[in-house]
Formats: sequence, structure tokens, C-alpha cells
Amino acid sequence: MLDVAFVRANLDAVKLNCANRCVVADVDRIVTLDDERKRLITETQKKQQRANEVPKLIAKEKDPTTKNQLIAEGKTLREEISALEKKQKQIEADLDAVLMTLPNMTHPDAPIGQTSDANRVIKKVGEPRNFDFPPKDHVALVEALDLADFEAGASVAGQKFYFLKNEAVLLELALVQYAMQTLLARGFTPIITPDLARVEVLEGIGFMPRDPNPETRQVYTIADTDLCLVGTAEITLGGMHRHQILDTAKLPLKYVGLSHCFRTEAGAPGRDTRGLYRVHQFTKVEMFAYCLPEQSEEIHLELLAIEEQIFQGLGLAYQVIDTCTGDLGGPAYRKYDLEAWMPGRGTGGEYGEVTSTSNCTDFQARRLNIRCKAAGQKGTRFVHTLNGTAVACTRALVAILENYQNADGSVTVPEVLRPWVGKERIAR
RNA sequence: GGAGAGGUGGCAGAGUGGUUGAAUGCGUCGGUCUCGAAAACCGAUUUACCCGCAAGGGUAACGAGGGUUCGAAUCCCUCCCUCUCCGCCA
Repeated sequence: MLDVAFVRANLDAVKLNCANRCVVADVDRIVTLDDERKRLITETQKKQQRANEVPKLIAKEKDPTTKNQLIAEGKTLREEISALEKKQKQIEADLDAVLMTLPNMTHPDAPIGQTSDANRVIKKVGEPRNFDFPPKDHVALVEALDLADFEAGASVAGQKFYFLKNEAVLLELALVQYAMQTLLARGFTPIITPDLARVEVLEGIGFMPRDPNPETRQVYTIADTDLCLVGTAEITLGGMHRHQILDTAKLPLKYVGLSHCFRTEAGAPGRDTRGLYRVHQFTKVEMFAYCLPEQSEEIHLELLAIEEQIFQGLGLAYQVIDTCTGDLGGPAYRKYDLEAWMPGRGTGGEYGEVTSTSNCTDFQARRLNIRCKAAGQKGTRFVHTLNGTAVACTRALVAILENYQNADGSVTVPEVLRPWVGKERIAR
């Protein structure tokens, strides 16, 4: 969420930003509603001031007639204040609703464009492997090597669920270990988060679990509760410190969280329907940082560097994407994606998204009410929050299986994962 | 899940309807004293918002949200959380 004062002071910039990010929002209405809100507050406070005086007078008043008059006045004041507060609440709800539609501001260097076509490739690392045999896609590999059971997944939980089997299980656990160890070495605090979170937390992060349209709602909600299955540990890691004032000296806080992720994948029908690429549940190791505003750009680059380190370590070719305005989503100020080469994707291989790291500046912190304060100093500031994928297991599995396959149908285990997988080659 | 207790300022801990934003202690910061320090003494020590060019003035908040009342940290309701005991379980 943006600061109302900021919006008022930068009306044109906010409107341009909305246009760049393909968001339709009634920015002018924010000013109108905010004016009305302030007017109501001022009026309420005047009445409240009198309402505070009256009881004190009553306590001292001896004359019964005057006393009764004061009691009557107090009664009237209470009714008036109550009515004003009701009005104020409504205005604030309206204002909030408009503010909720506004996306975060955008980094000046982010590419401007409506669709993913405008995303900018800023770096390519590693060469897509040349095969001297026709490479299989991961679905074929998984079937041949008995690494997953999609039919059982569909039978038990429905389309886009799966059972991992055999070495795929070991690979997933190895990926988690590998990512965790990499982040631990960089001073991140390891966390295992809840897989469920309250609706308010989801909303604070920028999800819309109350979206009445099931076609666009991204998350599963739990019937008869105010809980949702988390789509990413970003939600829980970001919610972890909500309503807190953090000590400036202890920032940045860097966490590496492990959780399952659940996504309805509504609105993505027909896309990547096969295999592990787009599924309703997967395991993910996620980085999350809370920091001072002046630290966030540097940390964003650090998160990107870590993602690159992890995929370089896995020996996978990838490209780095600077995401364009139209593709940023609501909370991100800037977003980099890593796309790994996937030989089985499309015809003849394509890059497929494996990680994503966003600098959300104070957009989430404002909604989640996470501030920081220097000891001994007056005043607080909203922190900046950042997130980034360390490893999304299923996507990484796709890339590993397809890139490490051999002519004989076996798959070589990436060297960094061997300590946990316990073998060099997966074969049947 | 059942029974009970409880959630007050950085911490500890008073306060059960009337100048209580909140005693007291500790901590922290500033000052006096001192060559310096300790001790002692004095003072300060939350956050958000509104009005105002400013100085300054005001409103709100005692887990959260409602309610009763002229007046609520104090009474009532709902929710969240913590603790103890029992049950259950990995």
C-alpha cells in the first residue's frame, strides 16, 4: 500500500505508474476521500474534547439542575461522536479500498511495458546444452525412471497433484539442504514456517484471498476459518514481525524459510499442464529480508546473486530477467527472475522461470505495520521487505532432470547434491 | 477438545467506574557532584493521528473489536494469545 501523503504529493507520478503497470485506479478519489476523512477527524476531536470536559464538571457539580443539563449534554455528545465515527470508518474503508488497488511505485530503471514481451534479459550465464541424442522432457524421464506418480496424485487430490517417488524424493530433500546450507553460510536465519496463514496476513503481503472471483483467486482458503494455505513462505516470513517495531541496529534481518506452497493456478488453464512445471503444491526454500530503506537495493542485488550462486552450483544455464512494469504484480518495486534452460520445454528447449526476487520497499511493511526505530531516537520508519526464491523444488527438478539426462535414459545427479542423494546416477 | 487463571509503558509490577497516559521499582538517556567513575540527587524516557507557517494545541491507544455509562485500564459480549491441570496425539 502506498502512503496517502505520498500519493497526494505525487499525483501525476502515481497515475503514470498505474498506467505503466496496467492498473486502473481512481487516484483523484483518494484526495477527495482523504480530505473528507481529515474533516471528520477534526470535527470528531472537537466534540471529543468537550466530551472529556463534561464528566469532570459533573463530578464537581453540586447543583442538581446544572448537573442534569451536563449529563444530557454528555449523552448528546456521545451520540454525535458515535455517528461521526461511523461515518469516518466508512470513509476510511472506501479510502483503503482505493489504495488497495494501487500498485507499488516502480524502480526508474525497470523496463516499461505491458506484457512479458517487454521483460529485459540482462544476463545469460552458461550455454544451453547440446544433446547428441533427442532429449526427453521431464515427464518422460520421470515416467521412465519411476520418479513420480501423476495418476495417483490426480486420484488422491486431483489434477496437478503428484506423488514424488524414489530418487526424486532424495533430490527434493537434497535441494532443500543445498539451498539451506548455502544461505546459512551467508548468515541467514533458517526458519520452517506454518503452511497456513490468516487472511489478513495474505492481504498484507499483497495477495487477495477474499477475491470473490474464483477465476482469479490464487490461494486456497480453509472452510469455516479465516485461514488460507500459503502460496509461498514469503507470506509467513513477512507476517512473522507484523505489528512490530524493530530495532534499527538489528537490521537487516535475513531469513531463509522452508514451506510448502499451495496455488490454485486459477487463470492459468491449459498452460504447462503436464508434469511438475505448474502444480498445486510444491516445496520451496524462500529468502526474506527486512531492512532499512537505504539498504533494500543492495540487498535485492544480494538476493539475486545468491539465486545465481545456487543455480551456478547446480550447473544449470540460465538468464536473468528484469521484469517490466506490466508484469511486476502489485507489491514489487523491482523484480528479477531467473529462467533456467529446460531442454524439454517447447520445441527444442526454452528458458523457464525458476526463481524470482522482489524488492517490495515499504509496500508490504505499511500494510503489515512493520516499522523500525533507532534506540534513543524519536520516530519510526516503515522497513523495506524483500523476498527471493532460493529453490522451488519442482521447477528445479524439471531443470535438473532435463539437463542432466544421458543417452541411455539415466540422469546424472548434480555434484553438489550427491552428498544428500547418495549416488551419482539415477537409472533403472 | 475439557476445566481454571491471566494479558497494563523497554522490563517488572500497582491499579475494579470519576483530573490515571497510567503509582512504584529496574533499565535507558541527560544534568549536578567528581581528576574520572561509582553512589547520591534532579530531570527526561511510548506510538499514531488531527489543527497550525511555527511556537504550540488537541484526539486516540492499558491484547483486538464491539457494548453499557455523563464518565471504563476498571462492568458486559465476541475474538486472539499466554500459562496451569486433564484428555488426545506425532
